[in-house]
Amino acid sequence: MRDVRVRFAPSPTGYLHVGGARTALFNWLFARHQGGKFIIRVEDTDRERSTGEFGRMLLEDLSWLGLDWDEGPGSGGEFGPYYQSERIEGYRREAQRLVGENRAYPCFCTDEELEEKREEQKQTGRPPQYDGTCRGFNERQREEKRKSGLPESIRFLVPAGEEKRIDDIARGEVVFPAGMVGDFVILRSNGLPTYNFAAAVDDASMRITHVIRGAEHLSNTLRQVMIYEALGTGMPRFAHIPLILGEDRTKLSKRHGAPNIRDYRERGYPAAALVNYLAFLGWSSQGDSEILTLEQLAGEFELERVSDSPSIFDEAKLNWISAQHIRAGGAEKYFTGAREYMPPIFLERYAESDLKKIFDVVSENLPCFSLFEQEARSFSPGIPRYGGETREKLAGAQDLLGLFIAGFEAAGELDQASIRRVIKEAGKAGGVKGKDLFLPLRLALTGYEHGPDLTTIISIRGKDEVLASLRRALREIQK
RNA sequence: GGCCCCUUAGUCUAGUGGUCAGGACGCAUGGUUCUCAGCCAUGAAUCAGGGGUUCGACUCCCCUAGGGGCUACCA
Repeated sequence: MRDVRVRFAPSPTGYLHVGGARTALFNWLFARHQGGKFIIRVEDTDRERSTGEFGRMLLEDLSWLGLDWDEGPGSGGEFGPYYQSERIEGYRREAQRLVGENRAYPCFCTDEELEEKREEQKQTGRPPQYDGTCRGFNERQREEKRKSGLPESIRFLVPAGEEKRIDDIARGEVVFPAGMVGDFVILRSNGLPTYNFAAAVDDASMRITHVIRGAEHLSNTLRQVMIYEALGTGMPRFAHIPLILGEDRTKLSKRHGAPNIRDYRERGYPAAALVNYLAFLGWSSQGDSEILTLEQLAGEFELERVSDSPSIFDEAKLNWISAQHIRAGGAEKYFTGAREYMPPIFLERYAESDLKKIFDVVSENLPCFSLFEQEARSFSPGIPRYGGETREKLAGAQDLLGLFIAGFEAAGELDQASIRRVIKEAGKAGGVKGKDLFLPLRLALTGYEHGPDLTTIISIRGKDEVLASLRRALREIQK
């Protein structure tokens, strides 16, 4: 069997979208699983919308996700260049070759004429297809048209009466009946190729063996198959993967929150988590774990297990997967990443070892690093400030607070054991236990009713701050 | 309008003629002698509808409905 070569072919018209990222991921996983090559080709023939800046961002996001490419921008390769804008001559040459072989022909119809014909066809209930006006022109007629300065594009001559079928790896056999499309443009009048043509020419010349792409391209496959046949090169196999939809079941877009990889990256989701979640959108593992690394995913990825129906992007599930990764990786793997999201005051006041302890506690359930501040608020250095509501809840706990103060003052070094002892003895002396014992202490120290284990909070906050907070709380309720 | 594709709980999915239709997220309840979280346990919830084929359909075929895509000198 030929060595597997797959490609991801983004157009640099925006940030890397989760849909595109998943397509790239499936390609990458397939290549790695098969021991083949993963290639990046930038499809920047739409001059209106493509920018170099987006191109750079796209590649950066891909790298961040861990999807390294064997050939493409920055990696070289023997089938370059890997930007379509640098391959224009090739498309023109191929297009001319097809004209010479009578498989394509120059077309001089103007936009206005085309638009008019389409409207007319629609009105009369006919499928809007190119009517073949320029198809039969001989060389003299063509020259005449050229002389009159009409725009000249090149159309593919669609062979009549041929049904086409492809054996899609992900969805099985797909049949395209004859007459589905009319002669379509392969080279625009501005000299640039259209998507279908450029993609087919490049896939052929880059020796792509498997085209794995979004299901929105399924219908395009018919045109590309015809181009391949005309080109006389081998045909790749196709695998169309289902689309990713938003909650409202329409194609994922800006309206659905943060559909860009960059957004999730900025919110502090680990790349491994994103990639893990994306892999399970439209694909399923045979194992029973849903928490897998890129390497593990590559180990068992198979296109045959890609589902047929579109899936909805579910941030709740992403959050769960991400929290699992962060917890499993712990401080060893994720502390550095999380550190960037820690409030400055934490960084100023706590030693690295304490920051790590806080991270350990908080990462029991942390979907992304930007949530750290919120989740770690019980550890905020300094004396908590709270309002009347908290003061009310604290009312009646003066004696208890006094006992805590006395106990912590008397205690030596505050470690887990001594902290527990102080709390226990204060409870005994005050005649309270359980919630009545812990809640006042928690409120006085943090200002919040909920939070991590109190002994951990106390040991990290330190004796001075604990005492200062307790005294402050006592003063507050004595006012 | 034409053509192509899709349809299992709220969500991601397993399933390829005979299963109590399995798992995960989320949700609910209980436990874990401070809370939240975590963890453990339990629970509610699904084959879009209708026809066939068959001894037997979630599984095969047809129709309907819904969704998506293509129908461009966008990709």
